Amino acid sequence: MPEGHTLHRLARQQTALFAGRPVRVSSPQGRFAAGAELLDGRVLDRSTAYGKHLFGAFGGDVVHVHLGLYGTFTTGTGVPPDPKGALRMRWEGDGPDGAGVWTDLRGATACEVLTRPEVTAILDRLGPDPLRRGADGGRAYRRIAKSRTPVGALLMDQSVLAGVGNVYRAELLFRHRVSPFRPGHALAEDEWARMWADLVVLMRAGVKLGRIVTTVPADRERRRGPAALADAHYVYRRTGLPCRVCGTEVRTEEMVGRNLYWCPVCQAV
DNA sequence: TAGAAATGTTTAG
DNA sequence: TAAACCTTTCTAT
Repeated sequence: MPEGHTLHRLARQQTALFAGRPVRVSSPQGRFAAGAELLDGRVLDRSTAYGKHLFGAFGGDVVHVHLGLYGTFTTGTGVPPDPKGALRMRWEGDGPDGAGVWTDLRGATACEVLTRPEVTAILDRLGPDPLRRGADGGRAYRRIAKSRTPVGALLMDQSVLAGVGNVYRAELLFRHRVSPFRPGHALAEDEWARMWADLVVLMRAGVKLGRIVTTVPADRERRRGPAALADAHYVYRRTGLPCRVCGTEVRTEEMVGRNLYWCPVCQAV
């Protein structure tokens, strides 16, 4: 479930549960064995997210995790379950109140120990992240405005904008009635300003809720409960279903190797 | 049991 | 532009 909101949520959770105390780090699967050995028993300073990257700082050594398409963390309290499947990295700690806490990582594209300069190198190639305080949406616009590439592709480019993935891309374009095929240079500056502001709101709600909901304000969605699950999106994964606004069938097509969803009428240009 | 799909990125050609 | 890779889960045979 990893777009930027997932990583920011994890960063907060890990900091709250593990930071300031020693963490037992292991790699039952073995693929992170060397890293686990280096970090085991050391104190976590804090976990931080930038875009879709998660960094756990243990002094000068930083665990860098990128979940890729299907990486997940599972977290719980008490005694951790017997390791099964490909359990890449496990953290066990004492928790803020002394009760046991643990978190398990599986399926990640990246799980490695980096030095501070290596972390900086990753951050240097990321565009602004709507979930970080002080992020400058204008920096993204400067890239968009001088490009002939379709906005649908630009929004997925992490060096333009960090943290947006396939769901936020589809939903943001629909909410602003922008065709994914429109060239970047044809996006007006005030149009982008509204899209950026909207992203900040949507992604913050995503962090709070733990999932992406773009059809209903987050507070209302929470009251509606699980019933709202079915209509959390306008177009994402709704191929062939009627557009929630105009009734036209939602279309899908591949763009830069990913499935793109849009309403050909609401997002005509 | 096999196959496909999934909220992603990197590398090879 | 295509393929590789990381793993789980759900569907079809």
